[in-house]
Amino acid sequence: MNHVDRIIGHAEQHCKAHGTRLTVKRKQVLMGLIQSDKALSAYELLDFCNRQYGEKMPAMSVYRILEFLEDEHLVHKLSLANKYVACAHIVCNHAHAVPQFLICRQCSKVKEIAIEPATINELRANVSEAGFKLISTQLEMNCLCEGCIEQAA
Amino acid sequence: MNHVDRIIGHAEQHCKAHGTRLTVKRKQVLMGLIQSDKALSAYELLDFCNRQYGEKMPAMSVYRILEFLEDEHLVHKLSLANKYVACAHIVCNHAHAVPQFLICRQCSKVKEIAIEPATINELRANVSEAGFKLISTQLEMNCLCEGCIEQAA
DNA sequence: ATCGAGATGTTACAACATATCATTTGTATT
DNA sequence: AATACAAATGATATGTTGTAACATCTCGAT
Repeated sequence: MNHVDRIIGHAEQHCKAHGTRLTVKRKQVLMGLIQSDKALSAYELLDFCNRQYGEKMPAMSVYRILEFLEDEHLVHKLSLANKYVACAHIVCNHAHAVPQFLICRQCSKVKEIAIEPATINELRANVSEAGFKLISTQLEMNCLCEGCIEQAA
Repeated sequence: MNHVDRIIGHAEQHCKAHGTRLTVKRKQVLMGLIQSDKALSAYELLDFCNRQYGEKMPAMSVYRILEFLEDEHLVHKLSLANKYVACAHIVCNHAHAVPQFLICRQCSKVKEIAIEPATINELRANVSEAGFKLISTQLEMNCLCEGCIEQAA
């Protein structure tokens, strides 16, 4: 049983536990994201799936399925890049802190990390001083990944 | 001379100093953003300008002009909200640190702040540990503004 | 006055996203 | 197994956001 299958297995369990179903199409879309191992736009993902599985899924379905997967916390939408990425923690069974996303602007690889709570609190304090209130600590940051840093050097 | 006019005056100086021109149309678009006092989508801004100045500017022009204004650092694009906002520092003549943006998800008001350098450095360190490199500390954060916090309470 | 660069207009279209209604599928009940 | 209902998907249309390409206009320098 390979890595992808293990993740899909977990996703299936997760859905079952939530009274939802990871249907064939949903599985295909999620697998597309996992296999790509980077963030994809909805239409990139659509093309990938259609090539990979020899189907002709309509765009509508991909959007619907992405919405479902987001609701199940199996996929994250990255507004900064306008792309979607598989959650990095599907195989973990424990709860995670609110994640932050490092997005490689070169190749769309994404790393999901947990910023130090102390740092988050400093941020929150800075925001608070400005009279605003942070409603999400799910930060997205424009970065370069290891591979693309080397390439640039 | 009112507030808006003062800002526009500064913007004009700024452009002159950079060998560019703040034309009538560009002025209209910038004034639209300043008057709105919040982030607007390109098409919202287009509508605003067309109503305000009785014109029929094509969408293309707004995008072109926004690009120009961004290049001149008179306008910021907020990817998180897919909207544009006037720079808060047009009237200042001194240089500013890379700004961070607090975006009210309720009303699109935006506050441009400077996060503590120490906090930024912690963030950068966190990113670095993950093997990535921050290429912009221009963070965008989903918030509620003062007005909308009260309203919600 | 004329010329050229830069700005704007026009048209077409690509990319991203949602609304709505029809059809199919999967599951629970009989 | 037949039925019937809910959930999922298909199909179509349309709305929103953004760009490409080429034509025209305008301002400023000569």
